[in-house]
Amino acid sequence: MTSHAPRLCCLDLDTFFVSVERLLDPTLLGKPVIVSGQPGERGVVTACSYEVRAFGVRSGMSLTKAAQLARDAIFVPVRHGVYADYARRVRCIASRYSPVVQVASIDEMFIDFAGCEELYRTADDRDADATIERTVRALTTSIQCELGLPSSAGIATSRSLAKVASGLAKPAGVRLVRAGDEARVLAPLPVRKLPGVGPVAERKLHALGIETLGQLACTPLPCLRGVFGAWAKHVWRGARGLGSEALGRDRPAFQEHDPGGETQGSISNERTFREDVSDERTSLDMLCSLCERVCFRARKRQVLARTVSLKLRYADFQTISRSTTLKPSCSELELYPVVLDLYRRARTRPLPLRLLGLALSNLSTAGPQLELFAGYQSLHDSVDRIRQRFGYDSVLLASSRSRALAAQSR
DNA sequence: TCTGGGGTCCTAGGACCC
DNA sequence: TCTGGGGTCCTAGGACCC
Repeated sequence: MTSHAPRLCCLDLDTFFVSVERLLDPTLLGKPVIVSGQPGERGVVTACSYEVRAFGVRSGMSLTKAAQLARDAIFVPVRHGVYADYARRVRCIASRYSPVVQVASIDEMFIDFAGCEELYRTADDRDADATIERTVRALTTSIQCELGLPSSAGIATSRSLAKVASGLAKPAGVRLVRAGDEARVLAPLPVRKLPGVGPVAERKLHALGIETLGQLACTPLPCLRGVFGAWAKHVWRGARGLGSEALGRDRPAFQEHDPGGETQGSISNERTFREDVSDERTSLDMLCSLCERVCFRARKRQVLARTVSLKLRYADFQTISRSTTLKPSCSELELYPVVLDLYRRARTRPLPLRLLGLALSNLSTAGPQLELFAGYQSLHDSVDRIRQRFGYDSVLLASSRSRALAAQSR
């Protein structure tokens, strides 16, 4: 039965951002590279090379810590646009091998090879598993030869296990987990390796004496409910290598056009201040600039938002959010007063601020409702056009402008 | 472990309606 | 006026992923 054979592939680009930077600057090859902001700034490691990992550096680690661990590391700024372009080219290659390709993130995708066995079969293949494994190797080789990017792949009966297998295959390998072998492969792995088990669940499981996926698989379901709640069964099945054999629903970042209809997702921007801020003017300027930014992005996506959420983090890391739902809009002129109100409600302590963020959600595609704020329409059109042509910062609300000038003078 | 920024999804309580 | 139960929406917070 093909439905029980490993046909789901998780393809993961190895240290993707670093690999792209090395393509564009070959002097970085073989050197310890960290893609992030500059050391000394408030920030974390976005991506790092294996040479840096050898010193214990991990993505998500603070830049200060990373600089201490890897003194010779080369810090390279993040260039999302460039990586997105390469990711698109990788997807094109993948779609030559199977029509069913699902994008999971910028450096990861799932490919369903069910039904493709006969297409790729050669006389040398021992069985259908061998055919798929050889095909996936050909795919990773294509990506390496055509783009110069190393990748790893896992092939298994479920999405979650394919992802685990791609981790086992790194660097630049392919790992197929045969049907019936799932539990044995998973058993010795630390619980954290299972997608869905993060730092919090890991800590709780350790407290129960559960360290490996084998132990997790043997734990009675009721014991796991305290840790995972309604997700317990899902996680427990995952630890045994059981899971959906289908890819499931795709998560497109941009929905097909459906005027007036609901659209998935949210648009958010947040900013950690270089230094904690107690000056009210600076906070309000930041809010104004965040508001312009998310509204600009909403108009670019042609969506209206019904819900506006403000996030505020105090110097002591306490994080507060306040949100409100109103008539659909994508105009900062309409939303800024609402944002100010949310800010007043959230800002109850006299402590300096570390971060401010804004999110738009409850999105609908801009259909007839666009006329609701037609009064601002031509203004936004002009501003957006100038920005597309001369860059985002070429037009700013007065409040954002004072912020930008202050930043320049620093 | 001194903790970025973009997201998604889940939970739980309260309001409100039938 | 009190009461049940289900459904839906809103809000706040948190876990997780890359």
